[in-house]
Amino acid sequence: MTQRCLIVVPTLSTKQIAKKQVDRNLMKFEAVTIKDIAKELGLSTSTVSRALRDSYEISAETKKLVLECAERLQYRPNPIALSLKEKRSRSIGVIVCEIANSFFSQAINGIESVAYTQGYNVIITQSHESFDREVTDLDFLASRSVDGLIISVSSETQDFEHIKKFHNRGLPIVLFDRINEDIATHKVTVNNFKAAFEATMHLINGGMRRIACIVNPSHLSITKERIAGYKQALADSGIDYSDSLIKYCTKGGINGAEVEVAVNELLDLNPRPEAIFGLSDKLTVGAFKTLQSRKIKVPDEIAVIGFSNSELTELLSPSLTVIRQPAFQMGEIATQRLISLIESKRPSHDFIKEVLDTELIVRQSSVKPLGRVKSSGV
Amino acid sequence: MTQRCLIVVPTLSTKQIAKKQVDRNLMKFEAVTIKDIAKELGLSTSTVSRALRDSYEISAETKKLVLECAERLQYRPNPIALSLKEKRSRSIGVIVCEIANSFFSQAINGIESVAYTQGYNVIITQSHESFDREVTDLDFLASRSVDGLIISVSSETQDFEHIKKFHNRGLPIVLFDRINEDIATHKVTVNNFKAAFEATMHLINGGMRRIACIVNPSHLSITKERIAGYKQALADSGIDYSDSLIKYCTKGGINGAEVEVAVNELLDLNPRPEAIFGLSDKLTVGAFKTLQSRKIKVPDEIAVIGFSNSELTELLSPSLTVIRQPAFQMGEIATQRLISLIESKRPSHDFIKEVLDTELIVRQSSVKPLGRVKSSGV
DNA sequence: TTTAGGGTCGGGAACGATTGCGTAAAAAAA
DNA sequence: TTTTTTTACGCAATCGTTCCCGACCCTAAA
Repeated sequence: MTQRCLIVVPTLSTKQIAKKQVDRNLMKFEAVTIKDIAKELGLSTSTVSRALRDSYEISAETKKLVLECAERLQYRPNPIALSLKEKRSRSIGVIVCEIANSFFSQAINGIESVAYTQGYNVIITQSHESFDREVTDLDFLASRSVDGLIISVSSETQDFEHIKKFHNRGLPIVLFDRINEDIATHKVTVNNFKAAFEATMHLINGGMRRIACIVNPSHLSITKERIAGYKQALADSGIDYSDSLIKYCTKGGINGAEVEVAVNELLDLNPRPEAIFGLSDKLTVGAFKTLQSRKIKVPDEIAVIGFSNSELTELLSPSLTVIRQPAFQMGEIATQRLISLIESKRPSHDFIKEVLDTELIVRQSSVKPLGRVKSSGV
Repeated sequence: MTQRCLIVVPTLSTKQIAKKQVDRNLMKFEAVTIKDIAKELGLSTSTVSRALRDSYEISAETKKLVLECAERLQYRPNPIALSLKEKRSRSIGVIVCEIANSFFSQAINGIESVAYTQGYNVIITQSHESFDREVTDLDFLASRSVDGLIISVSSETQDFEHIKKFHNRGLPIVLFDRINEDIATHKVTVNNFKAAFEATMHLINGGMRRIACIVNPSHLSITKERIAGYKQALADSGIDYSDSLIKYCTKGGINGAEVEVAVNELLDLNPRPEAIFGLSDKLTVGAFKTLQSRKIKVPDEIAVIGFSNSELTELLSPSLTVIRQPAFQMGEIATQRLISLIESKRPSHDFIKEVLDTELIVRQSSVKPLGRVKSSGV
């Protein structure tokens, strides 16, 4: 339809027409360029370009002509040519461990919403909790010339050199959730210490003392902070800490088997723990699932509490007490920071570490029927 | 580190050095180009390019030299320049209504896994069940010159002209889940008729006759097919169909309020329906949630069954009987088809509509404790 | 009448990579 | 030794767009 206009234009040589025709037959998506407008109107590409950008050196009539023609031909500027010229792609890369995880899908929602309004593409990759895959993803995204990166590292990631490498080269990067203090850039996280502290206190106030944790690898920032909050709550309540109550899942519970093993080990303990605290979404749900399949009564035999952003936790039986993170908001903030980093003329040196508050939602799974409930949580 | 090599090269003019220096200070990510290698080695860019592509017209020594230099300078080809030249971006766009929906996040997982291995980027956008947003997304993606598109339309989409427009222009498109028969291209879907038929039969076999449905807008392909399956099951069982038992949710249950209203209307019916059939993920979960909050006993007072890909449905109380779609596989197939479309030399005219089977997972919510259970489902 | 200057526009280089074509030097054949 | 062939490389155009640098015409001041 729009292309047909081009064919009737006398200034198009037969050769050119033939070329467009062939492309048409091959059904390849051939976009209208600034050249087509120029030929249609007998102008130069520079004039057309300037007219479209509303430059002062183009007369009003010419502008009108060009604009009208662009509209008629359905001209769309080619972002790839722009990218090549401006050395930016207006796209940002995201690396998370998994999309099919409520926390991350909500965070991505936040990322996407901000990126969209600012005219940026979002390219999402998943590390699947694998360090190697994370490195590959990073190379991939950097080589696809994204303008910046939002990263939550995999559970296997101990070494951050692969990220530092690009960061040192000047690629804007924002870290969220699982962060690293050594990299000087914006970070977005929650108050993991406080969240874990409050959750643990909630259990302790409910009369429990043997509180087990199922956690991600110890080298992750979130693990350290959450464990610290847990320990602080124990210490404040005069409860001894025991290593035997902490079970690590190296793959972050991405496969259920790992969590199952951890839960079973905890159940074999003598005396059994009175509660299980899941230190991340997958771990909480995984632990709950294992307890259900083993017909362990929650919270009677063992209470459950944990981090989770799934919307279904309140419908579980018993309904699950969770720590909910402002995932969407985290994604929004991370993206705003990243874009400001990308668009700033000169490198900034004061970086913000945004620490958001979590929400403890107390439901059935953490309240023993006979327990003395002194507090309802927050 | 790598850039420093450039500075010591004598063939670089002072002006060029100054330029790189400034960029360095501005901390802008300046990539190594083929030119840098050429200057470093005193070769032409064409020779370097050919050496890197292992052309036969380049001597073995030169190749070795270039390869070594490229490695040392950490040269990465600029995909944007490639895209401009080859008129392809090696990226595919995805439009779904929502990422934070198990079905779609799993489908995206499938899409991403195939795209990744084939060297394609995935750019994800969400329509949030809005037709306008879908049109905007489409324009956005097309203007970002994606090589192809994978689309599941929004619940508001009745008119497919916006998609046809790009399809007719030759942009490869694959439809999945919510499809349209008028567009001649590959499609990936499930046997919705059979899925709904089986689910309905399962309820009927359990002794229920007044089976209500909560559904997406009637113009969607999946709605039509599922309703047809439902009606067929009723007809085969000699049960009269009643319009009053079908409740439409125009926004596909993206906000819970809509579903709540629908469920409440069903509960006000006299006599009350014996079962509620949720015809999509959000609707099933939303209906269940509403029933829970209203303290309606499931399945005793009312049974629940529905489409859902959430992994938590088995942990609900009662555990939820669901129809599970092979979402990951659907994403994989759609992407394979799309890439073959993109990479085919000439336009194909025989398109495949892939229809996959669903899985009915019978659990507690659909089985009345006193009902005569004749069949366990499939 | 000449010239300075503003208003409009075109030419051409650039962004990074590929590629057809031309060509020097080296090797092979005469 | 001369001619032909092969080897190995450079030049320049190309993709779509922007932008610097002229260049033209017309008007107004000198």
